[in-house]
Amino acid sequence: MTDSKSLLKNILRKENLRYTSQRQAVWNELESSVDHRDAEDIYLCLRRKKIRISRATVYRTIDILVKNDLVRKMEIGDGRALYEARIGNEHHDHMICLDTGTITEFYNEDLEQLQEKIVIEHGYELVRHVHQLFVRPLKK
Amino acid sequence: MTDSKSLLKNILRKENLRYTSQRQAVWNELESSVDHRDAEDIYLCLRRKKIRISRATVYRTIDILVKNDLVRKMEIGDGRALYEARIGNEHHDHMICLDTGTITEFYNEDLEQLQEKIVIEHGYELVRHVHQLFVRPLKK
DNA sequence: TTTTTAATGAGACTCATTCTCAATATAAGT
DNA sequence: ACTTATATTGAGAATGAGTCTCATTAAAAA
Repeated sequence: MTDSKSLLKNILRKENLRYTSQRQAVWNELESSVDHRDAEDIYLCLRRKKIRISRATVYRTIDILVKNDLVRKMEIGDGRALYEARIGNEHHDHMICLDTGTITEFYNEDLEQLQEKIVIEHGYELVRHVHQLFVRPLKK
Repeated sequence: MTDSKSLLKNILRKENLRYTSQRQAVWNELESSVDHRDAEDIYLCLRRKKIRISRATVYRTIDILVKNDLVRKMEIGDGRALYEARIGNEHHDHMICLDTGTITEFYNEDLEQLQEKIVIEHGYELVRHVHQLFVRPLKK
């Protein structure tokens, strides 16, 4: 059994959920893609590949994947949510170019630590964060 | 003429837009509130005050205010957008308590500078950023 | 196998926001 | 002030992402 299959099976078992071809298909789609994809896009790609699945199932499956840290959800403010697999994919934040729409991932250890420090100073612990930098190319 | 009125009038003039009682009412509502409000809430408050206005105008006016930096828009991921006046209100980011929903504002100069540094290293300039820390109270 | 129960799909529904367009109000010109 | 040109408004229809319902189908336990 491939890693991709057993990973999903283990998670579904842990959650007392059944392993189905639709759930596997959604996970395959996300796992095999480097891009940030939205739910509609995943739905359409699967249908194009002749996989029998509904929008509802795509959304339901993504929820399971997000809750179990296989997938990261990001909202960039245009109404849609984008998703990316977390496999072989360290934590990072996003830089969104306002001119081209290009999404660049970045990670900065100082930044991570600073955030932890700030919340503790306020009497909290950090659960998760949203950090997006909207940018434009530097003019020469 | 009050500051609030002339400030709005100047912005509308600059944008070649007309000064209307509805636009003034939306700005009053946001400007006189310390909270983070959503559009529906602003609409309902104005109607309760017997001000004749529609949802469409509330949304249209907020857009103008946001574009002209009188108001800041934030989306906390539940579908709605929240707004706050920027007047007498330094730049800050938000910490959202997952237990209580409390929104705490914070500002950290190191954080701001670090962001600038990061985008420049990637060949960009920073236009704006979204930074939200989702937290829980520290257990004693 | 049979049985139990979870998962699925089609499409109705929700909810924030945007759009349409006829009626109205602003402000520039007289 | 009065007209005129045109921007703004309101009511409600439209949109679009995401959720829900419920009859049908499919896992997997027995």
